[in-house]
Amino acid sequence: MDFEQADALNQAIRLLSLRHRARAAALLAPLGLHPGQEALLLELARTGPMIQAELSEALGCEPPSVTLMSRKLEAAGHVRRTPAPSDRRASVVELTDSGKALVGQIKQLWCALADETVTGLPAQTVAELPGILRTLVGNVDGRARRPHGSGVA
Amino acid sequence: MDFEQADALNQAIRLLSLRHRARAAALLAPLGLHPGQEALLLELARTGPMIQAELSEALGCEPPSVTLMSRKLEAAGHVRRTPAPSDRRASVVELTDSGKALVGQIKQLWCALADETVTGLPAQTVAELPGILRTLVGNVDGRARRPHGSGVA
DNA sequence: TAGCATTAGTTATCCGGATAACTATTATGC
DNA sequence: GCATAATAGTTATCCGGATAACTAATGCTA
Repeated sequence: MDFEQADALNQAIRLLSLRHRARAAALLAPLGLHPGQEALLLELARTGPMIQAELSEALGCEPPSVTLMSRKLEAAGHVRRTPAPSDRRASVVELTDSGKALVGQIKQLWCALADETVTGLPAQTVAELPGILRTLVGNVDGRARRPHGSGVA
Repeated sequence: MDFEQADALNQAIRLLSLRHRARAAALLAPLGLHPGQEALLLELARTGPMIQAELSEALGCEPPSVTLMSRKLEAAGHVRRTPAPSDRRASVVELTDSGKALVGQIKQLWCALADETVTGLPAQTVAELPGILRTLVGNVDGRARRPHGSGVA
């Protein structure tokens, strides 16, 4: 791929990151949430109580990030953290009633955000988009972890 | 759009942001750069010397971010900042020789990053992708700025 | 010319997320 | 049983990027 194309792609991804996050922040602010926190709440709503290591895996971010996220959500009253009975190292995170109530609102504006994000795209493209994006994620994620370093790094 | 689809999309965008940035960071680290800085250097290489307000516009980030980015790149010797002759408020940013040399390397690994990012996608999808992503950016960016607030915010 | 709005830039402070270094617990192998 | 490895979590510190509040210079308008 020549540089023009590569730059168009990389720059578009960078801008999408900034803008989509900024838009999510604007939508979540009225709920008292910062972007990132909604992902934790949604994951708990989807899967039920989880320990932080599982959350870290599910959210795709590192354990220290999960520690901070869950602690802030606990301080806000949306989440409860209790020691795991079977493993004294682990702590189970689960939604409180307040958190469950919030999830409903998050789901609404999550739909609104997705709708406005894909405005103007043909339905087929919209349908394919999540799969395409996940392919991209898998591509850059895989290379970052597998040690078959392609020479450049 | 129902929640499942919306979440698939939003989550994919969030993960792509994290992973693509992390991969970029890994590739840029050997050059002593942090992600974000390459965008400034590439923009200067493309357009020539610019004042920070122009850089802010071109990079799509806020003036305080540009101040920090350009100052760190100046400290690293890749960029020179001089007062604008015609406007004593403005400061012109331009590449040093060191910066110009770096741009060549950045372009190379920028191509490598784009190549690995789209691995496995059909050529047509790859060709359409930048345009699709720019549409997404325009959608979320526009709503954030235009005051015709669609009720949710 | 005087006054005010606009613009360029900086500083201080906030946020999420990352890594590195550490503690505490659990699992494994001898 | 005991030493060692692996795992769960926390703390401290770094980064980019954002907003708010501010200074300084410019432009506009009366």
